Amino acid sequence: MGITIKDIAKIAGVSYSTVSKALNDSPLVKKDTKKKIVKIADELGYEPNFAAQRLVSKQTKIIGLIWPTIERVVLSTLVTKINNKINKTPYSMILSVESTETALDTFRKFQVDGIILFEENSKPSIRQTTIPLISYGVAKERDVEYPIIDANHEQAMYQAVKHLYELGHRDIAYIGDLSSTDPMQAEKYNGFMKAMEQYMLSIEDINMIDTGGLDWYNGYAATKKRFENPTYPTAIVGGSYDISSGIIRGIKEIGLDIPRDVSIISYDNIPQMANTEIPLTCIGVPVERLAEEIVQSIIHCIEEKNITSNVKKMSPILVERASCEKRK
Amino acid sequence: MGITIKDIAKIAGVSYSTVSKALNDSPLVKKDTKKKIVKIADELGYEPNFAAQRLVSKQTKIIGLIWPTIERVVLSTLVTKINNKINKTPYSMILSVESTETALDTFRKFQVDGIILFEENSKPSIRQTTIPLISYGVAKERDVEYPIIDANHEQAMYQAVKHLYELGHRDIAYIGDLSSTDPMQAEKYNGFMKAMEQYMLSIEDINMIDTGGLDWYNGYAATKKRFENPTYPTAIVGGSYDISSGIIRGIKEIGLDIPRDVSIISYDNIPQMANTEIPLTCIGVPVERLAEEIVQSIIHCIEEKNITSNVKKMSPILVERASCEKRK
DNA sequence: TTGAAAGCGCTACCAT
DNA sequence: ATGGTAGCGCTTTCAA
Repeated sequence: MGITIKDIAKIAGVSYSTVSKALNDSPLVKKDTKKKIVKIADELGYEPNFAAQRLVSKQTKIIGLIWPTIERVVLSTLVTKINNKINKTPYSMILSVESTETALDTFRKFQVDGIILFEENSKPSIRQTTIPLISYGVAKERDVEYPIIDANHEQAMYQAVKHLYELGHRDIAYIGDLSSTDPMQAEKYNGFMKAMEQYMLSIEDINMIDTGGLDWYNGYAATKKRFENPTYPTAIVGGSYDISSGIIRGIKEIGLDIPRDVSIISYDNIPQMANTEIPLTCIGVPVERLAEEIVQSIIHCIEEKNITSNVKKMSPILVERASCEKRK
Repeated sequence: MGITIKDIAKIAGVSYSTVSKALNDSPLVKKDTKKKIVKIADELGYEPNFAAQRLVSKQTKIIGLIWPTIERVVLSTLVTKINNKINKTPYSMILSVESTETALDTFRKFQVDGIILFEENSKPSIRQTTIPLISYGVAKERDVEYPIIDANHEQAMYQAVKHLYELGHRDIAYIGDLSSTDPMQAEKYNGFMKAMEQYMLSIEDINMIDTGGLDWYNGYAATKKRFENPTYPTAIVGGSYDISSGIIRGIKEIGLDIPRDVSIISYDNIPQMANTEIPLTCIGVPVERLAEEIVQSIIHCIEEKNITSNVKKMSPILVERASCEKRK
């Protein structure tokens, strides 16, 4: 094992409790003593024993993030941002890519101070955990066990349709994943439908396009197929970043111009949206904001022990780029 | 805090050291006593205090994986496989997506028993860590600090070229990322060049195609550009899974048939290769094997304290699928 | 301002 | 086969 406070105490000629205080910057230690002790600790390359610290303090200052599947760009970006935010606090983050149940076990063992859960598909029954937990996922009525951070998909779709409507578009299609059991996807197209109704725009089945998946290629293939029919919409709402990048590909290959022939607005709001072939106009909660909210929220839960189960619907923001324009 | 062994001891009417032994399945405890104690522990929902355990045992049974960038499919797959393998041992895995330096600090703090490092770009100077560490990356001569698991890229490229040669192909192009500072990419095209020489195939600049990146789209764009020139190669070696899926896309859109007009063999060897538009013939170390080797290797380092710095070059395997055929 | 000592929950050794 | 007990390295009273 390495250096302990006792080693330092011996060298400094003080008691080890004084060393402990000094190293924790306690005001109970004289400046000079403190300085001397810190210097010695540095020289010796002292590293506090984490296990010992937490054994007595009951705190790990660690937040666990459960991410059952490593996949979409949007989520990778979110993980990275969350990590960055956490590093600006006294906490650190660790990640588990295991199934929710297994990950919860691991984190319980670690005694992390708090858990962030990315929900995919199913809503796991959280066995009574004393560990504060918040979830990034879709809020359903029955959710009362823990706080949920959700994006306001309905509002997002309303704004998307509104934007297109105001640009003069009337034939609007939705291309997204309607197949999955992921409730987030369902929320999006429900929101889209509702918005279309509000604007009295009728929607034909042929313009409700199911990609059957969330990869760029799904969006690409669905688009090509749709545009085999020469009567095409003047605007498209894409269900996600990946899907929309496939849509762009598809439309360009058909020989149509974006945005002259077809306008596209995509769900999701990440910086990468600016780097697609045609910079994408998009609607969604900025990842930056999402990360901010998630981190603040979990730390609040940890520190206030205030595990009120509530739902926070985050407001989307529209970012205009090159993929949308007035209908000609 | 929760239940401790002392609580259990009180209820069971034994000393807490007996409880400790019983819970650790020591042969020094009578069967009946053991059974009784375990039962009580279960009923109480006892969970051992990890911090206390490691404080005394000096072991965490945790392996940390450092993965500075979340990106390519191949790596996601590898992480998942490694995680699965580790879960079959007494160890668990945690992941850090921070920079190597920061991640090392975190893991030091956690006192993980071992570290797996995915190297990207630079080779960080590992400040003297007493923690066993192995790396998945490219072996260079000067590497002597820690064991490295590497794929034998040269051999892979040799086999790829050989396979194509034997199918009658003479005009072979390489499409891969030649731009990055990632030494793994460099190894691949060097290997390709060398193999071409050995088969006395001359390679023209126009057939050494730089995608300028590792995304599918880079492969796609590079392919389209190359095939603007009607004199095209009869076979292509793709530099990675993602790139090759882009190549397929590109070629199909030009209206050529795979493998009738152009054969493709891709680097990397993951199950997803079977699911591309045209199932890809590929060459590479199977992820499964890679994961196996990495996990075995780190556990060996941990348990034998045998931190000999060596390099293991893993042998690639060729898997034939639909994307390659005899030159017509 | 400093030191002594209790104790966090557990393992492992020695004694019984 | 079981119990007693010394620590692991640290924080945190309480006393000096």
